[in-house]
Amino acid sequence: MQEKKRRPGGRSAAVRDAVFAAARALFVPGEGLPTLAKIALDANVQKSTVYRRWPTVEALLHEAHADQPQRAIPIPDTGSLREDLRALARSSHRYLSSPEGRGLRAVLLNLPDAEKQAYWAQRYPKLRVIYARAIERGEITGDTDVDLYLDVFNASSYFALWGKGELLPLSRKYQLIELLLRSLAGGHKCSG
Amino acid sequence: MQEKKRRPGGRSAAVRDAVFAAARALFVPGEGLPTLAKIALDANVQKSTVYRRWPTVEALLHEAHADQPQRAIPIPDTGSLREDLRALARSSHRYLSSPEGRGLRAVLLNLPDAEKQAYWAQRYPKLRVIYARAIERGEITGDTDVDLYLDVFNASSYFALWGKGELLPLSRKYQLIELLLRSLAGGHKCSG
DNA sequence: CTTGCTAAAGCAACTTGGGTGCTTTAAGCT
DNA sequence: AGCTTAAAGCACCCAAGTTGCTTTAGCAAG
Repeated sequence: MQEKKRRPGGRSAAVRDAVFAAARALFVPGEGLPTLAKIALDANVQKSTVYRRWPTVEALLHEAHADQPQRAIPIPDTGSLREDLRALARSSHRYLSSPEGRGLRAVLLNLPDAEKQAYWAQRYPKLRVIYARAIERGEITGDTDVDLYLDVFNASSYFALWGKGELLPLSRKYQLIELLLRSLAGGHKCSG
Repeated sequence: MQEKKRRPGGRSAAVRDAVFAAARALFVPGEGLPTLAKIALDANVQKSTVYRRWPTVEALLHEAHADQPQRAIPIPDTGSLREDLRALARSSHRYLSSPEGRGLRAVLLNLPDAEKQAYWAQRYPKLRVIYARAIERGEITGDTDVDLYLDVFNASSYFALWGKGELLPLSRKYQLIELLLRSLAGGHKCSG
């Protein structure tokens, strides 16, 4: 039982790049995804070629985006959990407001479950660092359920967009941070 | 400038009911929305009729669902905020697991922004009662930002579904409730 | 570097599902 | 009962994804 031989180089690679470039160029976050036909046309490629290589336009856009050297949302390190979270809120807010950010989140929504989970699986470890540092500094206890706090933060941002159709105001995110900090403080300063 | 005369009775009403029934029957939360053509066929109605009355299949399903005497998620009243929230978590968890619940949330996601906001606008006042009672009982302070806490709760449930493609386990919801309660307690029991 | 195998691209249809112009039916009023 | 016209029916179109078959060229082996 031997592997099928792939042919990733030469023409295939050229097609890949052309399609990614066309997809990125055509994607306008404002409304709706570009059609397969339009992408194929702009890339000077047959639509069947695009169709057979990527299961859906969403998946294609996701890959096209991932292919770019992505300027990730930076993980802040200010020396204080509150300020780290506030900095993160600002940059993620800016990102979600930007065209490409609006793009990514629209694409993320329509991705198959497996790819969604993969996305967060690579994102969460980076975010955990913020709390890990706070634990090192002794700001919060070591047994803090970090992912729960990360969930709350992400969930609120994305739920506003997807569920309510509005961008969560930065001021609201700050309030959310205070809520989280109260909870973290409540864990060991108060009873239990 | 007089109003156009509507004709909601007779045939129109019959069509409406037939289409709603067909839409509900055809909708299987598992995967994808039923097509306009299929709904029209099952309702013994022309697709153009369906098309001209409802802007999208999502909107139709939403209306069809709303048309049903909906067994709303009950608002618990146990005498304690923690138990109220836990009861709410259980019923909402049961609802989101059920076929019709999975249906509603899939439809909700694809609704135009205005309708999303309308949905939550009618839902939030009901949920606020839980916190209002807690305030009356003196469990939490009157200046609590109730909607912030409601947001966190809803956001976490829906974000898990939409953003990560998984149903948030009930145990996780319980942990979330404890987080919220710590935060509420931290607000006035501790410093500030 | 030539040759052979075949993955991957090209091409040209088909299919499905939404959308639209025009016709026909019947709701609601007098 | 008769009239007006909203709303349903019908037939057709068009866009976009999908598929069968042909052609090109990547990549080893000789």
